[in-house]
Amino acid sequence: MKYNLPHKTIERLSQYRRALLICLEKGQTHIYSHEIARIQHITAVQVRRDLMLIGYTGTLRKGYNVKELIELIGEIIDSSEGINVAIVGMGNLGRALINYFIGKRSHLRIVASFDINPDKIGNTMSGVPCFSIDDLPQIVKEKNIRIGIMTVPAEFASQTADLLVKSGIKGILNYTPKPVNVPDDVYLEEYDMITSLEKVAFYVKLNEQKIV
Amino acid sequence: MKYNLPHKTIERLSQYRRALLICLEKGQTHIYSHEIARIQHITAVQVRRDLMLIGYTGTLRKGYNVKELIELIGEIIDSSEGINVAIVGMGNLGRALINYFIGKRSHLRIVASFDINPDKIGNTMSGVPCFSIDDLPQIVKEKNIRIGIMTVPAEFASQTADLLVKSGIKGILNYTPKPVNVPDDVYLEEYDMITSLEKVAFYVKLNEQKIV
DNA sequence: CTAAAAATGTGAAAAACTTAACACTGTTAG
DNA sequence: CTAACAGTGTTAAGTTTTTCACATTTTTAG
Ligand SMILES: NC(=O)c1ccc[n+]([C@@H]2O[C@H](COP(=O)([O-])OP(=O)(O)OC[C@H]3O[C@@H](n4cnc5c(N)ncnc54)[C@H](O)[C@@H]3O)[C@@H](O)[C@H]2O)c1
Ligand SMILES: NC(=O)c1ccc[n+]([C@@H]2O[C@H](COP(=O)([O-])OP(=O)(O)OC[C@H]3O[C@@H](n4cnc5c(N)ncnc54)[C@H](O)[C@@H]3O)[C@@H](O)[C@H]2O)c1
Repeated sequence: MKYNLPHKTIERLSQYRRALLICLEKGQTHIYSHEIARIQHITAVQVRRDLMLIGYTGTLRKGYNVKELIELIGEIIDSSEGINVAIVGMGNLGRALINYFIGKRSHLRIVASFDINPDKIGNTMSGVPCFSIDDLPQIVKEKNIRIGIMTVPAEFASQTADLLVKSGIKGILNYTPKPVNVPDDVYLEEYDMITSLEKVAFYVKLNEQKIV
Repeated sequence: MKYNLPHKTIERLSQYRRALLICLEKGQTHIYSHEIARIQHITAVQVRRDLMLIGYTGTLRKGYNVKELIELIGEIIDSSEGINVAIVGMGNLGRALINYFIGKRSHLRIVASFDINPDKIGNTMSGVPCFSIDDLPQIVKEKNIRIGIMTVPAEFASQTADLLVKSGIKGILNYTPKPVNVPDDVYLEEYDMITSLEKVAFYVKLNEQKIV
């Protein structure tokens, strides 16, 4: 990787692509920085800066070529061979996630799910087979799974993370509200919806106080 | 509000509280900055700085009083009367969210859900009644709902956001992958799981390249 | 009683990130 | 033909956020 991109830029590139894919579908061939900016609620300068960082140059007065930009973003943030992903915990959230992800991004392949409940093991959802959590280490190796998404109950968070790490996984996306610990060579991302909701609530309160 | 807290600090305070509640349950009365830091994968200085910003002082050599700190964080980020919340779109994700939120934070009350599907309207889930989307404006007023969580299909994102805004809502948490536009006085938070997953994938790839 | 250790609190420096300002260049209207 | 316009690309400045470094305080050990 020749670039040393800011973390925030990585997130925004993913978001730009999401917006660009919609534009492409609509048949739009070019887009201005300020159009992207408005969709993402940021400034046009920010967009141009990010594109500068990845070395993309638009056409003066015409903006950026949607197709080209989608491809370039792909070259930068995706890995060329794609990456295999597993979901652990096929409850409400796990099922919702599979439904949502499936078919959305070709380089992110959800190839397995895991559960402890015998009723779920053996089922297939949106083409993703559900295995016993006991078989996780083996299947992770067999299928070359490198990322695990955790949607197990909070009390099983740590042990699930440990199991994933021990099985050789290199990235974890933790949706349980329980932070977990992983070695330095495993990339960890955690997200709790309550934090988002509390943040919204805080700023709603703040806005109200400003008006008063 | 006397404090002018950084955005990031607000997020972390919510996370600190989540961790502190677990400690409280376990019967732990005091906690050091470095303990909080380790749970949250940040530095102890960062924790102390945040607590400094909210004016909390711990006991030297004993750390912070768990109960006191939970209360202070509540005073700062919660609104004293609590806040009413609605979920729009009772599909997989909407149902998962209700199950998860319910009873977790007393100041965030999910008091209604909305859908367009007649099969769902009239049902109650975890004590939350589901109304027709057509009744949204009225119910928002009746129940004094100030935050809306959007979990409708992406193609209905904009119109749902417009409806919420027109009905007088002051904060939106958008879980559809389609960014929406709202007036300045409405606080908007958007989250797309694909961005998180792509970020994990990017850093997994990066780590692998470093090793090579 | 004193020194070492282990914690907090914070001013100042550093790093990360965003915005301003403007040079540059095709495009369009007159 | 030319001036105004509307975009891009980028340097520099500004802002926000994090980290460093260390003074301070309590506890513990000798
Ligand atoms: N539901 C949400 O919207 C939401 C939001 C944020 C976070 N979360 C968190 O995500 C997690 C899952 O939420 P949910 O609503 O899907 O819960 P759920 O109870 O519906 O699903 C949990 C699933 O995990 C399985 N499971 C239990 N122990 C396991 C183990 N040791 N190994 C593998 N699988 C195991 C269960 O059989 C079940 O299928 C919880 O930690 C929850 O707090 C949920
Ligand atoms: N499932 C996920 O994990 C996931 C993750 C991220 C984002 N999302 C997004 O969240 C949204 C919901 O996902 P889902 O899996 O729950 O989908 P879903 O299809 O299961 O649920 C959508 C629900 O919205 C209702 N609905 C449709 N139009 C409506 C309208 N105009 N007003 C009110 N309700 C309406 C439907 O009747 C249905 O109950 C989608 O936009 C999806 O892309 C889902």
